Amino acid sequence: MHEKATHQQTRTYNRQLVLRTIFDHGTLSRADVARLTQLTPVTVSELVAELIADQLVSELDLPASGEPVLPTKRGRRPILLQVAAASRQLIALRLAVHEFRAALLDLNGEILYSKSLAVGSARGQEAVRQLTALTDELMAHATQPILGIGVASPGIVDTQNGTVRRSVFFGWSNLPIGELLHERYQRPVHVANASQVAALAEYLFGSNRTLRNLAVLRVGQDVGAGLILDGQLFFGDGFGAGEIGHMVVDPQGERCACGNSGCLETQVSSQAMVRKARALAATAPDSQLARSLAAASSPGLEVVVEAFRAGDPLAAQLVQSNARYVSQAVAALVSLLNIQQIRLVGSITQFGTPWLEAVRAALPGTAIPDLVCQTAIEIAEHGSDAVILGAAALLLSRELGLTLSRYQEPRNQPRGGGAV
Amino acid sequence: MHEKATHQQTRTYNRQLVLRTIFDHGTLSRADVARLTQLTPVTVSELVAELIADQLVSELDLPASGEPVLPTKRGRRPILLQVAAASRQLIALRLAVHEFRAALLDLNGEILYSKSLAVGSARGQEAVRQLTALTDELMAHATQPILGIGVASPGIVDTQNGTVRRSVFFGWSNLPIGELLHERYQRPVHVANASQVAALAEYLFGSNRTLRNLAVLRVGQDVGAGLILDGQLFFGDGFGAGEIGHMVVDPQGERCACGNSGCLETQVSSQAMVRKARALAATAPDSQLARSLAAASSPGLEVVVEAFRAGDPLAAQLVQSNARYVSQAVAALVSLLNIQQIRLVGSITQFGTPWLEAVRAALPGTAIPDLVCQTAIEIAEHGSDAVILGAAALLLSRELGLTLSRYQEPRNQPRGGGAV
DNA sequence: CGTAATTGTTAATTGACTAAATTAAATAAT
DNA sequence: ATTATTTAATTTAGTCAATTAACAATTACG
Repeated sequence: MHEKATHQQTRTYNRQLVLRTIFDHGTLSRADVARLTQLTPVTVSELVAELIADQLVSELDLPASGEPVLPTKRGRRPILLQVAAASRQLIALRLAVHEFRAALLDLNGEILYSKSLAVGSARGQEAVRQLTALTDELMAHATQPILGIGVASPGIVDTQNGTVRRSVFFGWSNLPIGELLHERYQRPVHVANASQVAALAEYLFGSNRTLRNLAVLRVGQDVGAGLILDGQLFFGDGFGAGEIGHMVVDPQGERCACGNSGCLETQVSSQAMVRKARALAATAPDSQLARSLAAASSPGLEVVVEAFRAGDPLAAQLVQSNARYVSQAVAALVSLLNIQQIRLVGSITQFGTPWLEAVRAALPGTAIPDLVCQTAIEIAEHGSDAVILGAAALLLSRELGLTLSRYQEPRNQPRGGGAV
Repeated sequence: MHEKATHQQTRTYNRQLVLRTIFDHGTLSRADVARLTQLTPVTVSELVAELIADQLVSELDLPASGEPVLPTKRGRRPILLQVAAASRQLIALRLAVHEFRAALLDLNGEILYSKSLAVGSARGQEAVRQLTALTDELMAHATQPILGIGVASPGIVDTQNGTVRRSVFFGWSNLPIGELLHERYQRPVHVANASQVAALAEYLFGSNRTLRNLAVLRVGQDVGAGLILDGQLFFGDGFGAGEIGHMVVDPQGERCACGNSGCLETQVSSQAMVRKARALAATAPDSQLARSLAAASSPGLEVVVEAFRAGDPLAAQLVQSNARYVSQAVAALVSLLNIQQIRLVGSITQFGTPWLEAVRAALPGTAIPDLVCQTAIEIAEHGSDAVILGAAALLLSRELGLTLSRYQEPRNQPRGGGAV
């Protein structure tokens, strides 16, 4: 059945609430926290003391060092608190089709060091070996205790058990990557789908921290969405929430590996764009696009982006078509969920504002106008780093409760090696 | 910011948990509740005493009246508890396009009395008057204290304030129906969208009470969905979650009042079916369908249903086409949310199993096969009563916490006239 | 018939939030 | 310059609600 409520959960929740409040506002006094959370000053002081003991929060005593910063109101000067961002570090891993990326971050999500590794043809165990080698190196760079490891993987990821259910690319099936990394490094490990964690990054590190719902649509080598619903990352029944890459947008479209035709991914992914660009260039050999394609040895999306920026009409046509399909996915988000904040991430956002405008323009024709006009569609703030930051956000969310959480079962060691 | 956690919330939550557990299992002893909830026997006894004092639970002492019912294990015989379903009554209202329906129910969701009222041409204030007259009558039939009133309305409903934002049919805009009814009857009133509450009914009164996620797709005079996500009814940012009636499924389709063309509603609603039937019948005047249509004075969906059951090929064609469009909406649910339990309600379900099978059959072509095969699509248990039961479920959910809830702000009077 | 098992209650304890009073520090006012 | 006032933070005592431990009341089994 469902879980009971206990005093301990209350405590855990309030401690997280205090930490989250400080995190959200950057720097606050105890009295500020008490006002914001409605907790009594006593409770706040107590919880802050715990957080300081855990080195998650520190007092910041600049006022001694000079001029009164604010138009000082009277009364005892507050002791400002901040998240002790430098006291821990964490590792974020991003598994993508051709590349593993790893980053070392502080608690504020600042990237301290990062390294990418072209995967090449490594598969199965060999791919795992490369990943651990990369992680080893990051571990060696750490100058502070490691809070844990966050992993973002494409495909369907069982977040509870930390296993990658199926990954066509790496030839993994039910790989217990979480357990594996936990065994090796004895630190908490959390694993989730790349698009899902991208939403978490936007939610946690974005400028608007008061959102209730948020959808992130990621269009890169693959396509997916991440959904924050009522303040929580939504996974669905089988961890497949947001897997819209295989929504059929054009029944007459190309065949997809999934078995259907005209999946969103076959129309708008970066590979799809390149493929379509090639086809289009073949019909107009003297176009800018064709020349750029011919010049590149192994052309990627950047070739199309380049041609687009240079004003090539064929590229513009591709972008228009892409935007129309993307807007269909956005329409599904708007119609079905009435989410008013939608963010776009992934390599496709390199096409910039013109593309964004095209997406926006195509929307009113595909969803109820009433809802569309309440919806804000933007390119995400942390465009290219969204996924790796998401892996970090996942860890911060799970280990420190930095996102709104229901009461979690209390951990035995608050900063220990609990979670798989 | 967000809310703090308190002891009182813990108490409220656990009390609801106990009530919910008894509700779910029908009859249980205190010891059973303790085992199921993991609460200590002491706490359970205390909470049960409260619930009994509130007349929400009663002890059931049948064992005295004869034979030992179970293969009696040794030890003191348990005192069985049950929800005191008959101790309160509640009123559920359903506002539909041509009809208001009201029902008087007990706490188990059993309908004790119900009455419908054809709205005819009544609009604005006149429609409100008719509704209150209907409610007056229901109130007069009540034989127990009234727990409150639940209202289901089409369109977008501001559940928080209890106002119907826009209702094309009744000529209401921002009608504070909740406040209005609360003023008049001095009882708690809760209002929500018809499809949303239908999902709640299926979740609360359905046979599988362990679901985490559930989607209900309602196809009747209008089209909408209700979403239970992570155990909670999801409303979206503007209370418009599930308003998929205006998702575009066929850009070449008919013009819709919303401004776009080929909305789902214009393709699959009961009116749409009749309209399409008429058009089809015109091309084949000697068909069964044409004859049935001609025979009826003001033909409704039942005419098409009749023809379909009689084996008319044109009707079958209509049903096939309908199912294909409906499966597009289902595909959106599956792809975007990975919900594994999808229930269909509304008048369209009169087409029965053949229609259901057609929906299922069309699905694999429109969503990722991996997810589709994990998904169960069924016609809902409480087909025709789904919405009115939903209105009741909404009230039970809000007033008694019979669905999984986060900690709610504690009410001053647990059974009083609080909400709106 | 006595023992063990099971249900439910009573009494004492503990954890965590709250309320009231107190100390500390700073500006404004006389 | 001294006092009053305001704001911040801590100390002390109190309350609420879950837990622990002990116990009474049944009932079946050996």
